[in-house]
Amino acid sequence: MDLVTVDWETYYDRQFSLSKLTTEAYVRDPRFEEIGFAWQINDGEQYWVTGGYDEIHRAVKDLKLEKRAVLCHHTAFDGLILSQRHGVVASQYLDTLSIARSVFGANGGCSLAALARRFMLEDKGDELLGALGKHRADFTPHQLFRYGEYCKKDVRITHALLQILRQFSTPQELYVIDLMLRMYVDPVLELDPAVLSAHLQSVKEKKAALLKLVEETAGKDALMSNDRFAGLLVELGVVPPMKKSEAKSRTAGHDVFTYAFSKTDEGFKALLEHDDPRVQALVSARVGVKTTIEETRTEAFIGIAMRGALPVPLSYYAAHTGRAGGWDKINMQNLPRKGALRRAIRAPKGHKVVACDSSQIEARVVAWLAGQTDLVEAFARGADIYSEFAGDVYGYPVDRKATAFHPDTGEEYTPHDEEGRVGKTSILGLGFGMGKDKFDASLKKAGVRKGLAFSERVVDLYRTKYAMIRKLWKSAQTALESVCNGYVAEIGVGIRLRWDQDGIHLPNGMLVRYKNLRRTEDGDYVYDGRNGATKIYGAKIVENVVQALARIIVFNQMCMIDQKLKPLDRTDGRYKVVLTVHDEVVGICPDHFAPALREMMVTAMRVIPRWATGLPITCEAAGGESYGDCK
DNA sequence: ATGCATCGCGCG
DNA sequence: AAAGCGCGCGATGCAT
Repeated sequence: MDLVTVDWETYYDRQFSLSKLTTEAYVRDPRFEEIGFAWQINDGEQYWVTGGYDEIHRAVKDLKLEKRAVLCHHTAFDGLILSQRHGVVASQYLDTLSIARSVFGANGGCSLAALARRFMLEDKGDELLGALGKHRADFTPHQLFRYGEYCKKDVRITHALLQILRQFSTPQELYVIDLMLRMYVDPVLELDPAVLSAHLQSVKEKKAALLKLVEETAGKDALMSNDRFAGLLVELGVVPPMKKSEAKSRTAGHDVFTYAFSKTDEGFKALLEHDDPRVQALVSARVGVKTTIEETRTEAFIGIAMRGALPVPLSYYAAHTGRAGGWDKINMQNLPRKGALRRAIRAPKGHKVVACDSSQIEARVVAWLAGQTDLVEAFARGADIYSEFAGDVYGYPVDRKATAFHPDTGEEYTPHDEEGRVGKTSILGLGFGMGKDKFDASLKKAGVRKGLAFSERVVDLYRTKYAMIRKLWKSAQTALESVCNGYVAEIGVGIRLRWDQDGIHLPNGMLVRYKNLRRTEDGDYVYDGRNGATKIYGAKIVENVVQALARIIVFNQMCMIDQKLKPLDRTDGRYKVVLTVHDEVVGICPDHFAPALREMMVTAMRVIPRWATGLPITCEAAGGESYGDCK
């Protein structure tokens, strides 16, 4: 297939720019204007096209991208222009930015200029600086020519860069990049403006009601600011609860305390039951009014809903484990499970959304990787692991799903509700070295308060019962020390992964990289992570590797699903993978195909990679009109 | 005004 | 010696 490298130059000014607007809003804005674009086919020469919309559109159409692959640096941008401004969807998308992120890290100097320097390609130059606020008509012919030369150079650099970078990637990963880009540049999910505006109104009303309750004592600003809110508490005779700030203490070199005003702080929550009702009202108002994320998100969604379908922004290899992240001011991976936002994400008319998620994949992978055979077998036979572990904790058989009827009221209830929560929290959390304090906190979050002694006992039990998992942490720690001393090590039982100076070699040919891995004076091991020196140790390495392996499995399955849907797409509607959220794949299809898609996704997501023989995985699927229906 | 660090919180 | 991890966003507080 021919590869067409392209680069667009577009109008921008102080207000209308990619730093002020999301890429989606910028490309769809009425002010959007193309200055021109440059292209080259395969190794051929570069050409620059400038002119009015019709001329540019004709040149775009002539490229026949439907049958060709497109390459850019940050293809999400140029690809969105192609689809939203010219109605062109390419056969395949490649992206040097995406590949670079998997090699150098999400913020490791992945701009075209930085990469050109790193690989000693042409100097990118800075012609663009003179373009601020200039429409195409404002350029002299000579300036437009220079602009074209600059744009052609970018195309040349991008094409050269691909030849270098593709050695660091694999065909399978290029498929993942293509798929993620298509989620953005060929959007099909719709946002329901009615659901969103009703939601926005109800959120605003709830806040107004809370503010009304405290209008005597506090305005909105006083509730938002930590200092002012503390002042309000003091006025009511309450000592503001404090807690140690870990980050600030670290930089200061001594303990630094901050206000414990979050809705999860125990001391703060206690004030909700304070004797003085004014204190209660103040605290509940603060909790309800403080966050605006629901409003701002809803407003952002309404904005998109007005402009068109939802381009799903996923950034490839955002985590050093290979997981995706969000971008374009939207994180589709942390939408609240309940609520209007998911309900507002809808399949187009005549279509259904189907979501399939891999069940407890990380707990399964860690058991398999560690060679914890009893746990692997239990997963394989479909046992209720949460109940089984809870049975060991409590000393009697547990069935967390069993129901009974209350002898007096006749009401149905689950007698082993607490036991079930303890089992679930243990299995999902304790595989990666969690200690008793954090475990106790996560039990509380799950609605179980049994005290620290209980938590300590459960942690100990987990580590004794699943001794091979603990052993894996230990061997990862040993491997870490070896690699730091310049040796090569191996990690894992289910699969043995080589760890050398480049990083941990994953079975798909990619790496978990620990940049500048070193031992500190205090004997800790650190590497240069996204936020500076980051501590690393056995259990954390295991977590990283398990996350990376789970990601490979799910993404491979996602590609398999995509391959099956591709030939069907646009036959009698859209058949498409539209979203992934770590262990979940979401697709859409015409109504009539929904049961078949469900079946097909479930089959695909039970496929075990060749390198993972014996890994017991399974999944669950659900579908409906909206993403919110998929549960 | 703008950038950065920090915290809190949503998801997995 | 002990340590769940991985993201991105919005808001505040502070520095430039």
